[in-house]
Amino acid sequence: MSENKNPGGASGPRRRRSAEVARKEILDAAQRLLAQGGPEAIRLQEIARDVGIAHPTILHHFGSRDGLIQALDARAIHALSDDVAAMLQSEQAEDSGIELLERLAHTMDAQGLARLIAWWAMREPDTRAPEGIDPAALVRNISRLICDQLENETTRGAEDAEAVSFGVRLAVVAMFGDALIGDVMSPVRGDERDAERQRFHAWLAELLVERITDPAKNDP
Amino acid sequence: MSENKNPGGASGPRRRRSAEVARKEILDAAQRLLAQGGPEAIRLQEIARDVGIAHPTILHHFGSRDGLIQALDARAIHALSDDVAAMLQSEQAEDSGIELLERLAHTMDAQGLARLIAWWAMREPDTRAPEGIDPAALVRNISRLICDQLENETTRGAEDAEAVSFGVRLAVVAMFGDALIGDVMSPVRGDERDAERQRFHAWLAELLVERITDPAKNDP
DNA sequence: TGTACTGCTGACACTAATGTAAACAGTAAC
DNA sequence: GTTACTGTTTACATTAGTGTCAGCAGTACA
Repeated sequence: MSENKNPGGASGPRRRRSAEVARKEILDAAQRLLAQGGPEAIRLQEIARDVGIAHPTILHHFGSRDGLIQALDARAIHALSDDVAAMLQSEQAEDSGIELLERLAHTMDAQGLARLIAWWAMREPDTRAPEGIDPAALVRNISRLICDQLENETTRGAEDAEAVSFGVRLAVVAMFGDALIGDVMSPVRGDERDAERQRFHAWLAELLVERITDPAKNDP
Repeated sequence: MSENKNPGGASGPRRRRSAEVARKEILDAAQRLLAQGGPEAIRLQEIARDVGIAHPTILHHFGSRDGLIQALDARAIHALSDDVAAMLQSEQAEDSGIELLERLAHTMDAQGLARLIAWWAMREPDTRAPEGIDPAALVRNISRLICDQLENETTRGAEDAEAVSFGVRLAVVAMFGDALIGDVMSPVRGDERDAERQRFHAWLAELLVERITDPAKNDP
């Protein structure tokens, strides 16, 4: 990234991408900048410099800064949804709770997806869904998918449905929060931190599997 | 709030506050705006309009926009720290886990503290601690305080220290995430949502108390 | 009542970021 | 090659947001 030698617009030999590739490169750069420097780092000029193009090119592809942000949101939501869908398909045994949680954590961590979602949640009140997508409904559907999946696996009664829903909600909310402020919450510094985080995830996965697969615990 | 009749600066009878009160009113407005409209809503002009003053007054009290933000961070960290400290002092029985979690959730929710912390976490890489405070160390100390407290209460061995630490981390991280994206994750709409959230917190509290106060479960 | 202190304001300078328009330049089709 | 299409750029307009400065105006204290 950023091995271009023409800062502030590319004035050398002009590289021409397909619209699809251009959009992807721009979105990647924007997401990277958001992950690195926070919301205020998403500026057309900086994104353009990172990609190696002039900033009006971004406006050409996305119409406006707001259009870029909506596209960013839409892509993040689709990525999350696809990831969870793939997760559900490759799911069979009950002890795969650790893998499920680990993959969820990775999705949140990778590419700064958690930060993108957090930023989206912050702007929530006055932001509308991008092009016919209702993110809230989508996330709810994902939750419901997982709930159904778990219900089929363990053939439990309807009175435990909320407990299962709570388990899913805890997993998502905790991995989301951990991706954002996990580093600060960890008492460990340096190299050992990754290992500790993984132990934390394993601990939580065990906790969840134990609680969800043992219905007796849900109504003491 | 905002019942002033002089938009764009106060051109009527000039109200004079003490420096302390002025700072508080400005910080309150800034935090409220952050909670409502996200990071990009924190603009000097808008904050000034909300308080009913002219925007240079903010610069007079905080030096710069960055100074205002640092003061905002510092206040949030102190609020969180004070809250947890008070929580620890009023702590005696082990079944108070629900109250503890509920208060933690309230602290995160109220005044949009979770959003402020999330915003801070996003800017983390290039932001320094405000006036001699290391937020990371402070949060770590809070965690350690809670761990010590719990250890004294239940007189457990050192091998369970990490499990306790994980429990605390899960509580904080989950309540933080829940404050940010809990509404989206909840399948319930409308009035029933608050009740469902409270049930979720109770469910999690029970889960944590059970796991932490029963050392046998930590090493299966 | 006058004097000092300081919170506060209006007007302005400056910078930076978004957005616009017209023209340039790859690329493929004919 | 010539043409059409469209990704891309340079130059400019516009706006908005931060910061500066000199002076105004509460308030307390003598």
